[in-house]
Amino acid sequence: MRWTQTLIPTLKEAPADAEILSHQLLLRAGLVRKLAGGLYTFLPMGLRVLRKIEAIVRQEMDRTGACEVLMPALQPTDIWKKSGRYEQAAQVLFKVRDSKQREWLLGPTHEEVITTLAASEISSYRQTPINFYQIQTKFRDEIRPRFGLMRAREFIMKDAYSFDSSDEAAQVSYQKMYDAYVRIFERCGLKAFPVEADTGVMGGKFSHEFMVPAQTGESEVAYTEDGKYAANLEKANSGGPQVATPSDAEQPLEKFPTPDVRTIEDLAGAPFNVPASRQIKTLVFIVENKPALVLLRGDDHLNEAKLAGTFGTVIFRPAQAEEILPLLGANPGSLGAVGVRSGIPIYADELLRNASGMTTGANEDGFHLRHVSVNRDLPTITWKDLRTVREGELSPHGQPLRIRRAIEVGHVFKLGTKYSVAMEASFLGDDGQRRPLVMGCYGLGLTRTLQAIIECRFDANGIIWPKTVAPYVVCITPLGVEPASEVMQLAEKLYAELSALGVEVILDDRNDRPGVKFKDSELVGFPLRIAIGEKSLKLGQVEFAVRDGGAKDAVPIESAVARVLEFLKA
RNA sequence: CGGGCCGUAGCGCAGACUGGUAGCGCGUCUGAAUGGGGUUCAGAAGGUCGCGGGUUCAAAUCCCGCCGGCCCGACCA
Repeated sequence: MRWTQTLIPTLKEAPADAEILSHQLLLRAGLVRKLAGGLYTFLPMGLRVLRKIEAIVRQEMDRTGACEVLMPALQPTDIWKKSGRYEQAAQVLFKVRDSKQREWLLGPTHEEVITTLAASEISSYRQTPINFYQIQTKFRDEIRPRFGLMRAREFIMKDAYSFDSSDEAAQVSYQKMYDAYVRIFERCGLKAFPVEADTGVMGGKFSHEFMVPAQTGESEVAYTEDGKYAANLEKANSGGPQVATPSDAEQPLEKFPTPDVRTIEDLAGAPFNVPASRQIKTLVFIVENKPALVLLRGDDHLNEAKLAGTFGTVIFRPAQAEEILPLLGANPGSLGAVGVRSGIPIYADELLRNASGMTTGANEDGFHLRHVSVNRDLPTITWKDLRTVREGELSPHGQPLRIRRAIEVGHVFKLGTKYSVAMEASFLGDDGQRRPLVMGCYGLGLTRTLQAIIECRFDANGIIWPKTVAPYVVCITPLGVEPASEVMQLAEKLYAELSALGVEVILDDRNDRPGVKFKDSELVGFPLRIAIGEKSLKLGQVEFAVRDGGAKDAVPIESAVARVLEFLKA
């Protein structure tokens, strides 16, 4: 490719709305342009990188024996109603109407479609195991698209769906995908690591996310230095907090005035001085239109993912003050579970089990209760792990937990039979019995992976692409472009020879200053630049500049091609 | 969904408080010089000041509404 024949609109300055570095570099290097919030056009360089990543993903998927299909992005709503996700996932669904006012949706994922296919086409255990994958555009009505391709309304994803005849067989399919993901991210130059994850709206038995460590990541991961434990913060549990919950001296329950106390902190401060760890935090939720109380220790943070698991639905929200007053008789700030009328389910975090000597709201504005004993004073409680772990706590295997931010680039789920039961996808086993297919699903964000690579590989001058995904591997930079000049003729000759050898090479034939061309080639991030100028030419040499590490080397003209091939192999 | 900030040339911004000829840098175009790190000089093009309404002799500027963008929040009772 000749630079003047393609479009590489580099920018000196980053657009103001690009927050994180990878987003700025995407725009500055001329890889993409924004059409609207969360919607991007891929320009030639960006598209080439995307295609490279796609090719790696395809190769690794094919290697596992998965077969490629392509499903419609536009989907009928009835299959989503059948699976229950028309309501469950309503927040992220893009719905459209046709001219007859019939409703459709733009698929955020394809479990419903593939399971419908399996229901009609897979009827015998002899057809399993089978794994379908596709590379497709997905649509999600994100409440807040941001960070460029990281959280977009429209994005490209590889999704795969395995169908097996038993749990054990499904486990094998799951492991194959897990292994393929490790290889894919490694080939993309990413240090991705798997962590235990919450299954969320997808449902299913368990899952792993593949995370790339990055300050700007939207996920938080709890892990131990010994590498034996890693989990999404939404999923992570620990051996308990550093401060134990009191369960000693039982004293009579006592109401005391607490005017102007509205928060845990207020009560922890003078004159009350009740440590947060001795308070019970009382939260009120509306779960599918019915109230529920959630109790946590005062110093703990609720984990919403765990709460969703407890409720068995994602359709819940914190109650409003106007809803709480008639329910409990007090406003937020003085709430508690002591004496709450039966009929309101109460969920409490495990840490409060057997707690006594606690303080909580009295359900009367301006009053709290002290010496609360959970066993003595509270009604029936459902105990669950509901708290978010904190840095420094011990992991389940006894090592200190650390927390870091990361970008989620892939997610593999063992789904079980959730969808096959709902969509009636069953098969006949070798014993003649009809059973639901056992499923797994495996997502990998291609566009997000692209940006994650940038987020992990850049320097002050721009992007540093690994050879495996670079838009072009070699950039030939003649420092003069007069067609008749020796410089340009050598550039053309090298360009032709390398192209003929199948090397992906771009010729910077712009009539620009050397500085401009050098800066641009580094900003876009080509792994190898070959500069040809009159000075080096006189010495019979060209200059090799390796983007990653910045090594420069004078190479004799006659061995240039061989050295490029060497570079490609290294 | 709630709160805050913002919308002026392709990009980054000033002008607004105190209404009166719409500016700067980068980029683009023309010409010249230069030619191994975003070079220099001369000239030029490019703006319904997000949209609609209002106040006013006069609105980028003040007021109202809408649209769009960004940030924070949407457990912290």
